[in-house]
Amino acid sequence: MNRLCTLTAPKGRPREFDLDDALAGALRVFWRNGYEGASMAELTAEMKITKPSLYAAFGNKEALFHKALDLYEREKLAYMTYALDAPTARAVAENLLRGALQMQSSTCDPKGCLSVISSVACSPEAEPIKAEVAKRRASSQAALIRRFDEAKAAGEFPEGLESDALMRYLFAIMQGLTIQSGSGATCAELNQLVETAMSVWPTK
Amino acid sequence: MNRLCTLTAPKGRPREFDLDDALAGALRVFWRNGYEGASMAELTAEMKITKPSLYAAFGNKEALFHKALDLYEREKLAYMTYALDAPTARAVAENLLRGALQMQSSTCDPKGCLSVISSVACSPEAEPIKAEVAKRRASSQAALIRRFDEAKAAGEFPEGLESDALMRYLFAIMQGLTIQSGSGATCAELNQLVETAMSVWPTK
DNA sequence: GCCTATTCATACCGTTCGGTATATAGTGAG
DNA sequence: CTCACTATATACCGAACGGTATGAATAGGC
Repeated sequence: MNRLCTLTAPKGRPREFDLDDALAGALRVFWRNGYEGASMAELTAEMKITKPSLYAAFGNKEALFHKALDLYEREKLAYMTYALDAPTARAVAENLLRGALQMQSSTCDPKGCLSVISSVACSPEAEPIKAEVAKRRASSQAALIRRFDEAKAAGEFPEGLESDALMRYLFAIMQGLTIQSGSGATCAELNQLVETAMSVWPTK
Repeated sequence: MNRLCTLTAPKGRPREFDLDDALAGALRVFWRNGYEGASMAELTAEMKITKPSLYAAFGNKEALFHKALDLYEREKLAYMTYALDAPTARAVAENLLRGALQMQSSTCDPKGCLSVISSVACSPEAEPIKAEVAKRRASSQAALIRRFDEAKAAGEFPEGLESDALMRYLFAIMQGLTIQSGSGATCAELNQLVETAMSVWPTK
């Protein structure tokens, strides 16, 4: 039933575009305009394919967004995973802040955070998008809490400071960073924000 | 030329709805859905007027948004002005954070920040909206920088900390707070965020 | 060559978008 | 009452929305 060798050419006319290239184009559009702000016309233009090709290859707009979000997390949010490997909570925070800063400093990618852009403003019919983004964010937050729990157990935290509180605080700064980046802040200003956040980072 | 007494009834058929009530309804819709996510159908439904009445009274969708934004800043962001009267930079920051927290704790208003919601995600044709929000935010930020300059001159700041850096940092936390509020954080969690931010607030 | 399967390009679907023409209803001025 | 003026309600506008039917084009299997 299942095809064992997927390298053999499938039966019909071969697809004339590259799936990954097209998905990268879709990601750019969603990133620039958010889920609802991205129109099929702009998507197909940037993906350099026609609408029927898009629907055949990706399903529909929502399914395309999910795949673009997968790509985004895999390629652009990878630093979030690596950041957790740092030896101290402070180093984890610095990795996260500098990772976010570096991403917002890219000259070829859109500004702001795809997740925030696509979930912060949505009309009623885009609630599923908001829910999906919230679900993924929750798993990132849970991972950071677990890492901070380790740090707390290692005696890194001042008294009274809880892991979830610190996670929430750090996420807020990162979210603010992406907001400010999206509304025209310069790299120098964002760097200033990171430096300030690190300069006040709690020590025991 | 100009009518000196505006209290006399104007000539034609009197308007059957209250301008302020209608505008308050529009604000609710823009606040829930953002500028682009708010449709004329939802606006007229919430404002309890018909489309021609809306256009006669407010101009068009963009002009209506501007008036709603005025109302929002006047009624919901008033705490930002009062906050600057506090005696120290730390008290200013606490006023701002607690003001934002209190606003997000309202059970009758939508969650999140209208300005962020309406400017963070917009398709190309909504760029003027983004620019207008950016302009207003810049004036708020300038006011906070001036206030922090006073505090710095009064010797409240640790060495090397600049007013604009601290402003940017504080705004980031407030923006993160509204993002988290809009994506389902509880009042307790937001309060935890404020407490954490205040607990790390820089002292000399 | 022929059949089947898949992609491609065009043209189109019904719905919703922001915005308006038109005709009627309600007011003050004369 | 009539006129001038404004607000109302209905019905409509062209454009853009997300999504698809259709037929030609291109491949493998026989």
